[in-house]
Amino acid sequence: MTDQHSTLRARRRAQTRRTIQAHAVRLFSERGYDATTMNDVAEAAGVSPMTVYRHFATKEDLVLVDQHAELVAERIVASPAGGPLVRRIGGALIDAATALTGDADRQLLLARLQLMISTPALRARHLDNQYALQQAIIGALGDDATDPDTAFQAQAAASACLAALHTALVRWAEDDGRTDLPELIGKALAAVFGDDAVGPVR
Amino acid sequence: MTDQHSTLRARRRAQTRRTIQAHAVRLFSERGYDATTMNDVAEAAGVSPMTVYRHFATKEDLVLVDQHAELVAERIVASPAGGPLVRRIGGALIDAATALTGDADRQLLLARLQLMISTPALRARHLDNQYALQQAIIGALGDDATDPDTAFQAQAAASACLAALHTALVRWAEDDGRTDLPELIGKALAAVFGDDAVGPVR
DNA sequence: ACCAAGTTGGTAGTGACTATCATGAGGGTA
DNA sequence: TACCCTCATGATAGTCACTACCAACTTGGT
Repeated sequence: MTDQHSTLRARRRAQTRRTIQAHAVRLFSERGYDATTMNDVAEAAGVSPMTVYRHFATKEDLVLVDQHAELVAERIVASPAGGPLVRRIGGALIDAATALTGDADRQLLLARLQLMISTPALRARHLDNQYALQQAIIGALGDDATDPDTAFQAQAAASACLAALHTALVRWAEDDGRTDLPELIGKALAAVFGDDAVGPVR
Repeated sequence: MTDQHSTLRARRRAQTRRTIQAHAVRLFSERGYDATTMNDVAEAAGVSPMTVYRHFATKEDLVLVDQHAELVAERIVASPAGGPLVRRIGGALIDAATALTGDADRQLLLARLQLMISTPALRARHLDNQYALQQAIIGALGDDATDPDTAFQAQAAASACLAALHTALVRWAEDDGRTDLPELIGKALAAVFGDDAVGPVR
C-alpha cells in the first residue's frame, strides 16, 4: 500500500529520516543521550524540530526503532512446526542475527546497541522491545493458545531465549562487534539450555 | 545508619510517603497512568507537588520502587556455593516470592504489578529493574569474574531465570494473585530448564 | 530558650511532546 | 500546460515531568 510510491517524495522522506537518525546517534554517542536535546538533533540534521518528531515519535525512537521482529517472526513460521521450542526460537534468532550483521549499516547497528546498553532510559525501552518481540514469537509459533499450560510454557521458553539473546548482544557490544554475533548467541543459548538443546554444532 | 532515628520525624516521613504512594497507585489504576498528573497525585495526597518529588524521584518510582534485589541477593549468598547456578538462583527467587506474597501489603504489590504490566513506560522500567536485579544476583553468586566464559555463563543463566520469573509474575497478575506465586515460578523454571533442574518437587 | 537539621512549600525555569494552522513542493488528471 | 490534491515541512502556543533555588516551619537535642 504505502510502499510502491517509491517516487521522489518517498525517497526524500526516507533520506531525511536516515539523516536525522545518523546525526542523532552521532550526537548521542559524542555528548551523551541526556545532554543532547531534540533541538540539537534538528539543528545538526538541518531540519526543524517538528520534522524530527514527524519521523520519530519519541527521542528514544531515534535510537531504538527497528523492525527486527518481523525478521525473526517469518523465520519462526518457516521452521518445522514439530521441533522443540527452544531450537525453533534459537535458530530463528541466530539466522536473523546472521542477516543483520552482514548488513551494510552494521556500524550504525553497533553504535545504537552501545547507546541502548549504556543509557538507562534506552536500556529500559530496549528491554520492552524485546518483550514485544517475545509476543511476536509466540504468535509466529502457531501453537494453540487455547491450552493455558502450553501457552505458559511457550512464554517461558521464548523469554528465556530472548534473555540469552540479550546476554549475547551485551557481550557483542562490549567487544565492539569484533566477535561473531550468531556464534555468541549460540553460546548463550547453550549456556542456558545445555549444549545439546540448541542444535547441531556449527 | 539512617534508620534508628525512628523518632516522630522519621515515622511521619514514612507515613506521608506511604500515603502518597497509596493515592498514586489508586489514581493510576482508576484513571490510567498517563491520564494522571503529578499534581493530581499531590492534591489527592494532600501535599504539595514538591513533596511528591522529594519522596519519589520520578513518576515511575511511584509504582516501581522496591528493594527486592537485596532480598534475593542475601538468599543467593546463603545458598550452597557449589550447586548448579540455575538451582541457586531459582531457589532464591522462589524463597523471596514466598516472603513477599505473605506480606501484609500484598494487595498493593499486586496492584503495582498490574500497572507495571499494562503501562508501557512502567513495563519498560520494570524490565530494566529486573536487569539491575540480574547484576545483583551475579554479584551475590561470588563467582570469579576473572574468567570471561564463566561470567558469560552466569549472565546467561541469571537472565534466563529472571525471564522465567517475569513470565510467572505476568501470569500471577493476570490471575489477580489467586494462584500461588512461588509455585508459578517453579513451573516457569521447569518449563525453561526441564523438570529436574529446579530442585526437589515441592 | 536556642540552635541545628530536616521537612515542606513557592517560583521560575528547561526540555520532551502535542495540537493546530499555514505553506510550499510533488504528482496525477483534464 | 494548467489545475487540484496530497503530503512533507515549518511556526506557535501549550501541557507536563522534572530541576534548581530560596523561604518558612517543625522537631530534637543542648
